[in-house]
Amino acid sequence: MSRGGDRRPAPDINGLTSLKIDNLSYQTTPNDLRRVFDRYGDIGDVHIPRDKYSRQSKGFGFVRFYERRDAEHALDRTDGKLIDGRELRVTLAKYDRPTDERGGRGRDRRRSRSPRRRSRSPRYSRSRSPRRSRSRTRSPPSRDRRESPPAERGGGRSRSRSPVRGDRSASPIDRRQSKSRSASRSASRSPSRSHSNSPN
DNA sequence: GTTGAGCGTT
Repeated sequence: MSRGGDRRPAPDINGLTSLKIDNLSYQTTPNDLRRVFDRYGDIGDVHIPRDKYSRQSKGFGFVRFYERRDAEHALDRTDGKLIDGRELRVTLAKYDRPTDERGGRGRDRRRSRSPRRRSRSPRYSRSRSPRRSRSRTRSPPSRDRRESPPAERGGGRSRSRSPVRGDRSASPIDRRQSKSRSASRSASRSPSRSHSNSPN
């Protein structure tokens, strides 16, 4: 068993298997992932994209395995692992790194994926015909709204709305104070505010 | 202080 050739052949990116780890906690670090994935096989590199300004993890990472069989094994083994209270979602990476890899023969980028077949898109379209081409005969959005009477509670059900008489005692006072305050304020507050109340 | 479907840098 000569193990002399343990020197792995250059990390063939084409041969490496990229696993996408989703459902990661914002506090999880690539180190943790590597630790968990390292026991299933040899990991080429672990990377977790995060904001350049906020430095906040996006919640998903990428783990590259040297062998696909290991990756699958890890995928099946790590998929569903509870970490940090979150279930890890391991899946095969679909695309490779956007940059790097000038090797032409890496992956058919021409048909990377079928734009038509998008099972990732939710069944419900975010925008469903904003225009309501249904009730065309009737479209009273806000017409004849000279005086929208939203506050018509007095003449609805309880017509006899007699307020307490004793409460009226504070009426005159309040009114007076209001006036006094108004005048005082008007003079010392904002002189420019000549917006007197408009008589009904 | 922190959302939760998803595809990424040296």
